[in-house]
Amino acid sequence: MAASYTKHTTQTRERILEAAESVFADNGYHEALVDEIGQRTSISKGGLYFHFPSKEDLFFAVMDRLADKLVSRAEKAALEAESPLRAAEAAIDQVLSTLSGQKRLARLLTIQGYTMGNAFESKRAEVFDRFACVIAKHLRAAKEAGQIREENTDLASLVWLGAMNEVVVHWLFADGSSPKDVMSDLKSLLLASVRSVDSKVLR
Amino acid sequence: MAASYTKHTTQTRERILEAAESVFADNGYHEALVDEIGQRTSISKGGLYFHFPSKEDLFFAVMDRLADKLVSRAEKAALEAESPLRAAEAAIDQVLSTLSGQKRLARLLTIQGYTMGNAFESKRAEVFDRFACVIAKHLRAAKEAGQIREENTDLASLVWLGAMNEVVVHWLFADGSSPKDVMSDLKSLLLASVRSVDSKVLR
DNA sequence: CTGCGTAAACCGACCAGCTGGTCGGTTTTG
DNA sequence: CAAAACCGACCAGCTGGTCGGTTTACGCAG
Repeated sequence: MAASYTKHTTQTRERILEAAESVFADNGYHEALVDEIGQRTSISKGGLYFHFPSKEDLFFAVMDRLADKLVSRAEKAALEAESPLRAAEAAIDQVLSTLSGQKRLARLLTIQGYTMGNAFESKRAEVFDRFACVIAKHLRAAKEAGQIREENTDLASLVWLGAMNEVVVHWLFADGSSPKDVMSDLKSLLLASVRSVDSKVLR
Repeated sequence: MAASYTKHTTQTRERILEAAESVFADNGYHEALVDEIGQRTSISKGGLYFHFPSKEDLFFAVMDRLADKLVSRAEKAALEAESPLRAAEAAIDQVLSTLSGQKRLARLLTIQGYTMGNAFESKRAEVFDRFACVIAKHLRAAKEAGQIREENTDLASLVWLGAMNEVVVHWLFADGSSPKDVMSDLKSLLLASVRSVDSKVLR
């Protein structure tokens, strides 16, 4: 039947994506070999190219899949929060704690993502924008709910995202404190950046 | 005389660095051709390799030179400020306005810098750390002067840096508002992130 | 000032290794 | 028995880097 057939194909695609993710994460785009993905999958190069038209497309697919996972995690966590501001907080919380448990994944999203040429630029923007939108959405709600002072919620979400990114990158390079360790400090910084001057209204 | 001789060599190096900067900025590391640097310099490949042992070294030299320029600019601006917090503010101000005037340069520092393989990782960390240190230094002073609340000045400097980076990157991709336009909003966000709750003490 | 020798500076054709991608053929699936 | 899925040897283009040779700059002696 068409279903199981399609399913099989999908499974193979998934297997390839999984392997590709780890290879890309380890080596970055350029230094990643298509052959190695083949090895780890036990699928020949020809087979790989049956499922994905090019190395580049494969990479994009990997990034999309990753972004999907993380964004949905973040949004799910946000749903359970009891206030808009808490929701925004929960979202970054979720992302940071996920990343801090998986260095390779973190590497892929922050650093390795860049290691393509100009072709990647728009992709990077796309992925990061998705996160920014999640944050922005909740900040906007928080603003409407009077929880925060900041008017420019788009900018604020960019700031939050950038801050997170930098903390993660720093952790990856100088493997000092994990994002988890600085999480509470980081959150208070970010909250302070937007909260009402009247600190009683906090949260 | 030995001086003019050395000077000549230095000038050539400088010419190469200049051209290399623009080529790298346009294309990123991988897509940049050594031959093109040769073309723009009217120096043959052999000549290039007389001055720099490898493409990678050349790239590093370019980044160092760039970082030197920007950091010294930032520190100079900071010197003229009338308080530690103002100094930190002046530093990021300087960097942002410099970058917003030179897209290619901004590209090189933020995005293209990554486009090497793993080899670049430590370099990226180095360059960004230099900026972080400048900011951290002044924030620390601001803390001691009682201008800010935040204890973790290292983290705060990371946050500031990350925020700046993200704003610049976002501007590069979706060429909407220039960093200059959002500068004042950005600064108020960053200041708010560290300032004393007692807002009277501001600045 | 001139000529000379040395070494730095520069040239550019050539090489070598790598690695996406292809393609004719084979196996598996439904 | 198609058609999808897969195989893997092979190709081709690219591009850092090399190297023997040439030119230029400079110090110095005559």
